[in-house]
Amino acid sequence: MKKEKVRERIIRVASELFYKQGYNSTGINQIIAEADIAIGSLYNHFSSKNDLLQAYLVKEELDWFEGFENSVSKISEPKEKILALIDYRKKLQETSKFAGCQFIKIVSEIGEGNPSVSGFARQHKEKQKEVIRTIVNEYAAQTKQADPDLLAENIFLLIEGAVITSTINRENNSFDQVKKLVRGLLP
Amino acid sequence: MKKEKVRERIIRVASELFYKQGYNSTGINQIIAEADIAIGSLYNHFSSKNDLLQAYLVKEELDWFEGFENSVSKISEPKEKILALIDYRKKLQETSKFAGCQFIKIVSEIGEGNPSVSGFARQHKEKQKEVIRTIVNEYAAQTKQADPDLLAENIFLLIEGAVITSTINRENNSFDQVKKLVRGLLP
DNA sequence: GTCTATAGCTAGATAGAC
DNA sequence: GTCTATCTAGCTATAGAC
Repeated sequence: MKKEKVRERIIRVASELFYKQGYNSTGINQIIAEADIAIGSLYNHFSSKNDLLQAYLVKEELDWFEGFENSVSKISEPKEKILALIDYRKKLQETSKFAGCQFIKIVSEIGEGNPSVSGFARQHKEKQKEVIRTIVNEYAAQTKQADPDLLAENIFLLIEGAVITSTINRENNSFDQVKKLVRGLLP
Repeated sequence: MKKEKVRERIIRVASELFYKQGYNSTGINQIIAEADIAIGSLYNHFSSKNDLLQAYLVKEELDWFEGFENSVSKISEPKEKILALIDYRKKLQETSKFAGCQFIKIVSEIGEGNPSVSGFARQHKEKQKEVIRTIVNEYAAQTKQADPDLLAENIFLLIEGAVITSTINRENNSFDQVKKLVRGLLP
């Protein structure tokens, strides 16, 4: 295992804090304290707090898709892939103690006050939806599904609803109920 | 029309700012400037910024249910009530320029850092779900629905997903797709 | 490239005159 | 009960020694 470089440590620490506490509630001073570096070092690697925020979003997107690929790589059946995606989001909620989706959170906090952030989040969610659409199209090719795009959109919405609901309620029932419905939608 | 009292004006101004900009991004100084009062007056009516936050949440909950009642009061068919609820959330998104759900936003921003806030949001969402459950049970009584609670849960999740997605994408397509699916689920 | 010291500003909150 | 003046603490960011 290579030694973690300073820049990577900063991103890791900042990401954890932005995610758990929120971006505005996380100060530069807290980041440098927990990363155990001086403030001059931080500003040597990042030009501003907003610059760190961009690095956070890039990292979270990479992690998301990496984790997703690991979750479905051994599965060939489209229907099982969808169920594995739901289980993946469920697992992310558990391991983060129901901290929610990073991209929903940052849009909720900053919104259109920072267009590059909201634009990034928009693109990220579009990629997630595209993943679902691809799988549903595989499924539709096998089973003559009536309207695969509508189906993909609604599976996406159900999962998003489950994530936000599980965040608010701090429990994961919603994912199981989504799985029940999705099993019905994908007979 | 009675003259708006100072306390009401503070709550109105603060609510708009908390909703549009976020709670942490809204300063006391901005609130008193836009409400056109002195800071001493604000702290005469509210003991802290957190106290204002509580008043904001109470107000938004009242407004939500008042608006909902207005939207469905003239409708008797359960299925149409569900569709009217979806249209209500859609209209809220349009009139707020896709600012999203106040309760999802505040939980995303503050989370468990303020348990009384997250608890309030949790209860609010439970009330929304109860509304759906009541309507779906009416529907089930007429049509021998297999599992009305599962159906209600999934309609709730679809709507939450549509709200968050319409907020991120700044357009309302999701609600129309939810309506299509719900029409299928309520034959 | 990492450090310390600090500038410059804004936050939430309080005191006391009127 | 509304006002002005002010406190303390925190913020992001920069300067300059090493």
